[in-house]
Amino acid sequence: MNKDRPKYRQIIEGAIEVIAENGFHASQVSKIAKKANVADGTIYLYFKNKEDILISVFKDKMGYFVDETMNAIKEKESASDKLAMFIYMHYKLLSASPHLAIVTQLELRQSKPKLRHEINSVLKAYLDIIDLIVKQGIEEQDFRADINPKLVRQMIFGTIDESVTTWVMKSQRYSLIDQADDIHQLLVNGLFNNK
Amino acid sequence: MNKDRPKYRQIIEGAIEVIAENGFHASQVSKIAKKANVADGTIYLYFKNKEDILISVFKDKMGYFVDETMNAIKEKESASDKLAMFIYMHYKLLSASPHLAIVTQLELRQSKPKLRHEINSVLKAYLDIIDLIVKQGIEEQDFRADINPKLVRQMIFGTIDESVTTWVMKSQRYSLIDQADDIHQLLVNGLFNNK
Amino acid sequence: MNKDRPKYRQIIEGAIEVIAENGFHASQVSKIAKKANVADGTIYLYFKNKEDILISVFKDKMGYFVDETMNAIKEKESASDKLAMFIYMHYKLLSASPHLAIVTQLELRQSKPKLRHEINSVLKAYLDIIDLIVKQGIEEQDFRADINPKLVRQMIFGTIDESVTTWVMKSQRYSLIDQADDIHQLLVNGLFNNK
Amino acid sequence: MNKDRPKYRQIIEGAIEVIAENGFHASQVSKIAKKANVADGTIYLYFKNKEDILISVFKDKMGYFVDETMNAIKEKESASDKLAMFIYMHYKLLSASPHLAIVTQLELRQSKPKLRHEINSVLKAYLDIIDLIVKQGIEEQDFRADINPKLVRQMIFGTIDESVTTWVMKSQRYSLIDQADDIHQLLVNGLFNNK
DNA sequence: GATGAATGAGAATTCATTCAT
DNA sequence: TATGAATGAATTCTCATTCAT
Repeated sequence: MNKDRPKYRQIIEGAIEVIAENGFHASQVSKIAKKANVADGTIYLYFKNKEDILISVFKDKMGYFVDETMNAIKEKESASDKLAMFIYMHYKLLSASPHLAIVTQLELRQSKPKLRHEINSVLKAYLDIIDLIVKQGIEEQDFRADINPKLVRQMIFGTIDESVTTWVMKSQRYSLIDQADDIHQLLVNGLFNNK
Repeated sequence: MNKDRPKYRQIIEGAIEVIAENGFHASQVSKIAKKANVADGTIYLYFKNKEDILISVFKDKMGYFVDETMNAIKEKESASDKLAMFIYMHYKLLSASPHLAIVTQLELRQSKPKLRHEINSVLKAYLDIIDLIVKQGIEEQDFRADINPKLVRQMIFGTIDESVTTWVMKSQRYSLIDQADDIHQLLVNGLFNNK
Repeated sequence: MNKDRPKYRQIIEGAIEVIAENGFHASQVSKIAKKANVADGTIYLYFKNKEDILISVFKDKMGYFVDETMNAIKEKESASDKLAMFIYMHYKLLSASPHLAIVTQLELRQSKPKLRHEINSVLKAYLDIIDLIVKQGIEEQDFRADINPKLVRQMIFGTIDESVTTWVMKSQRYSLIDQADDIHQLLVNGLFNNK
Repeated sequence: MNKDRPKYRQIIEGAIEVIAENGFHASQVSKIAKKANVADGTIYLYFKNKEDILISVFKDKMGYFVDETMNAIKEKESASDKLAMFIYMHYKLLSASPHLAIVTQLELRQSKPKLRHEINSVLKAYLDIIDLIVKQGIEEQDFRADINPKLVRQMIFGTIDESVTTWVMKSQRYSLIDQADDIHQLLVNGLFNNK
């Protein structure tokens, strides 16, 4: 139960690696236990069941993502600058953990309702950051007010998420961070050519 | 193997319904067979294995999507108008088949590498339409040329896809089609407020 | 489902043997399947779960016991003669199936409430035969009327059952049938010496 | 190992309660430890293993039963009176401990050979009391001599045991002690009506 | 082509027991 | 003595797939 116990962290990190390499369904609990250097049964002292491992991995990392991102955008003034930083941080954090990127872009897309529901509620805090940025942009009249902010959020997250998925599917063979500026440009200025 | 045989269609349509209702993993072959009014073994006269059913559903429907969409945008002149039509058709076709929408947005997000690969190659023809529109837009200098067209494609598809997923997750309780214009607006003009 | 299918009988008879030899808890389903010459999964086409095998064995054999016993006592006139025949048949039927005797005297004494409840309801039909005999005895004034017939039934069944258990625990090394007369004598005349 | 230590008694009494409520198989060692207010590991300072707890409970209580019963029948002269007292004591002692009754009638009917063997050897001392009474009865020519005393013992114990089991299965909803006289009557005089 | 009874591989989870503190 | 965190062995059942009819 105590999340600071070393075994808890061993299991979380072991699980990320094993799941990234094998996929969630092919990641037997015994395989995760072995990678984490604990006994199979020990897993169940810290996690309710196998799905709970996946969700806990996501919660754990998402908490870190939210903290890091909030810190980073705090130093930016305008909504546009904050959005640029948000994109940069998202790419940076996932680039730093190739295994984790695989887990978030592929393994977490579970279709099991209960699981999906829990994943979404963890994701909520992260999406809230986008909402915050959009809200500021509209209030300061930098961003357009004539469109439902939820749709704006969907465009921002959908775009970033799709770009990361593409990168993972292409075996992370190019730099994601290098795309940050272009993606930001596209989002704020749109497709149209304004010579 | 003849795909026009009635049993082939029975199985495809039965599978969409069963998978949408139960999820792919909980959709036993026997359940699909029962819904399709065929014997379990008959499934294997038309499909290689269970995954092949899922892929065949997607291929079947994607072929229809590509045809319908190509037809629809053919009548539009400019890239922007074609994009608007593309978004409209995407929303329209998925709105018309709630079960299919569940399958494409949730069940097809399978993490099994082989399956994912096949799904992507089916999706390719559909993404090619976006690429075509983007290419035309750039050539006619309507769309900006300073950004990698692949990133533009990712923004367009990522945005549309995320908006459909949100709609499915919200139990399809609002009109997707009504959002088409705003999404198009956002994509071509961006977030910035151009008073 | 069809109880006349040969595989159903193979499993029932295989189960009796395996359970008698190993005890119910040590009788893995795979062991039963092997003895019955069917695949593990086939068991589950005929039985809900492992416990259902045990109950089905008992139901199957009890049905046979009830039929045989009813037939046998039908030919006797008096309650006392019927009781003598009941005891004789009980001993005879169990003597004929040493494995089954082990199962009924030891393995069926399960403490799991749901299981015990089902076992009791199967036993009911058999105990009803005793009740019938007692009722006739009292009506014809052969048996005493001053004592609750339920207690009489408990004495009769308790005595027979204990004698069979003792015989099983002594590895069935002596003849149970040879005791039938003495047990009958004891039950009808009691302990007291009537010189 | 000192059996008078408070923790030993805490565990024995805790075990009776937990086993009666959950059944032996569903009575995890940790559950017994918690009820007894000791640590899981402490159990193993007093008992060899989980089965040893069950046997120790039975030994502990059986010793008490034997002592109490021997004391009680000592004051009776005739074998018949002693038998009546034996029955009365058996019912009285079990009526006083509903939890214990559940354990003796249901949970101790374990089919595991080693366990069953140990349980029987503990029961031996108690059955010896019946043998003693029967022997006296025969010697004093109160009881019939024409029947194997072992069968007599089986009738007596089988009858009493079955009556207690019935009572436990009926959730102990009626008075067992009230049946003592009738059961004694039945055993000594038999079923036959002697007007 | 069509059937559906039979197959058998595969994995999460529990819990009695140990042992370092 | 007493603790309780850690261990790891052990087994039912599901369900995709086959193949004799």
